[in-house]
Amino acid sequence: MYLHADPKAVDLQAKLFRGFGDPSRLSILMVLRQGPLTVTDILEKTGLSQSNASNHLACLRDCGLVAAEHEGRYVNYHLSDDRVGELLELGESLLSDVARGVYECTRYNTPSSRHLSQARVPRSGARR
Amino acid sequence: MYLHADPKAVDLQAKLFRGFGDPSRLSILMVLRQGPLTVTDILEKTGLSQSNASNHLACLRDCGLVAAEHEGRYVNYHLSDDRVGELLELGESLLSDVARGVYECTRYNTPSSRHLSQARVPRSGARR
DNA sequence: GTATAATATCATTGGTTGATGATATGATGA
DNA sequence: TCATCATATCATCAACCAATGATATTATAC
Repeated sequence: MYLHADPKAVDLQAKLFRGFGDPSRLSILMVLRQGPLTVTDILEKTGLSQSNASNHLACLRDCGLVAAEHEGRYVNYHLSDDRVGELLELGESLLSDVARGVYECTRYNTPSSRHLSQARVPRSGARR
Repeated sequence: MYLHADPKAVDLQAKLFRGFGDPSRLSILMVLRQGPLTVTDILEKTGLSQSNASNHLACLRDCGLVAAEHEGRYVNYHLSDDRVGELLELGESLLSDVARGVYECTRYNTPSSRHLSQARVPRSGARR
């Protein structure tokens, strides 16, 4: 028989994926694929508010997905590991084939697509 | 100058990653890496409740991360695409290097590790 | 038909979390 | 020094979502 996966490892890995699972954080990671950027650059490219971006950057930093280098009064952020970019690419590639399903999945939504939620059609005669 | 990333694509991709970002869903995906399993098998291997697993399976199905095949009164689930497994592997590989940071990141927690939350400690020393 | 196993659906709800706004810190230049 | 730019921190709160428990559906066996 198989072993259960180590619960702690699963929790940590889920947490890692959640780093990629928020539109704000993901847009930060995506713009950083091109190379290091200051916070101001990130704000411009993503359209996030300063405080919001800074909060998410702290999160990504703590999680080790990005790294920061201070330079005068600027802070340059970059992806901390090549595998972060690889994960983004794999995600894009996969999405290109499953996008419709993702769009239609209504169990959870990204914050900015919540208004797109659609009611699930109940199946024949299920009622209570 | 760079272009902003397409907002809709970012939302969808974040949503895709969130499929991996919950411990219950992730544990389902992980046990399915070994091969197809019935729901009952999944319940045994993951320890999830029937209703909880079924809800998450519906989600993963809708999102196109897993696929189902009916066989008598059983339903066999399997990963729908090799890239799902590749994403899991990449995540594992990345986690092995950033686990401590993920563990310490307190902006969000996985449901089952919430009691582990601890105060933020400022970090330094970025790598690349 | 009845009983039961396998799976799916759905409403409820408690805990979570992202965005905001205000404020704080740090760095540069005048 | 003061002013301003660049970034970080933090409390608040509305919105969300995962787990539960109950029920429904479908399939097989008797």
